[in-house]
Amino acid sequence: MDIAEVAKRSGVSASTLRFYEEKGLIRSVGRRGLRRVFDANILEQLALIALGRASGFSLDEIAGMLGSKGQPNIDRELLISKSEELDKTIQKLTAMRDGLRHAAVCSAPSHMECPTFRRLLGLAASSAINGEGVKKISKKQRLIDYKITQGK
Amino acid sequence: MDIAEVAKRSGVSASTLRFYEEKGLIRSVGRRGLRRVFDANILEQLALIALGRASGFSLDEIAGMLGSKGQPNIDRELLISKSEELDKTIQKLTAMRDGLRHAAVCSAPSHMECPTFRRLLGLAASSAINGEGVKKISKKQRLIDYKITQGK
DNA sequence: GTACAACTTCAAGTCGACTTGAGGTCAAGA
DNA sequence: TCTTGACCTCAAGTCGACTTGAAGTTGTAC
Repeated sequence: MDIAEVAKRSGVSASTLRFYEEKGLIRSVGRRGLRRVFDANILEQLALIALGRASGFSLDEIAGMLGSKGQPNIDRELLISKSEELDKTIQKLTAMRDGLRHAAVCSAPSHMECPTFRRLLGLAASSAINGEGVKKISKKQRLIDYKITQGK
Repeated sequence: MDIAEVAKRSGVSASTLRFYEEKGLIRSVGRRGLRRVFDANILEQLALIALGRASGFSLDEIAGMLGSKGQPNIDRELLISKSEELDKTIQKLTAMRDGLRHAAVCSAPSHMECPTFRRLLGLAASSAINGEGVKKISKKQRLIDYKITQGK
């Protein structure tokens, strides 16, 4: 397969494929002239990378998990710890979702007078203290989220 | 309060406070000489901003929600739609978490032979097709998540 | 054989939310 | 009065994951 074919079948752009190769995440099996040639299993590898990304791994982390031949080489402890991280994220987002949901239907004249909203505020404030900012989930991510939760 | 006091009490750094002011997210009530002076309610406003960030809003979006006087001016429909977005994110992350968890204990000789893992892979792949990448949740975010879920 | 679309490399640009650095000002304590 | 440390402004840098652009090469259809 040439790069365009892989791009079409995987949904990953050609420039991204070159970028991934440069980073060592994937490999082309050879060249035809200048042009890269990829093996069919590249699609599976790319799916694995997508999975990692969607689960919150960085490309560097993913690179560390991929064995030399593109077979996953993931230790189970790492999987457990990552799933625990995800779980904490989920719990936090759930609290936020419920807070927003409540605020939306709350009868208090202004959000500031709603105890639930203020509690949520306190939660957010206490996380800000201890010196760390927060990174948002992008619109792009939200779009993906939508597609994933729709299943296929 | 001067900027150092606000920084200490809110956990937001001085440079970030200046940055927020420049962006129109907050206001100082005046100056003493060159130095900014903040009103006490700045802390509440900052908590609100932290809440927004933690819920996945961008600074620009938050700026749009803050009325002129720093009172939230949030329409309920927007809250609903944001809580729905969060909900979709939660559902996706939940699927990922369960997949990782399963992979960790799965008895298949390699993850690639585990049907559950492959199903997850298909999910991730199908989201990648349709042309979009994924933005990770940073380590910073995960740290925050941890703090928030610990409650205070 | 020639055109040209599709590939190639490499450097630089983008985005959001900040942080850092250089160089300058000034309020408060000794 | 002098010092000094906390503040100020403005420009530039950082991070991760890509994308874009310029300039060059080439497989393939005609």
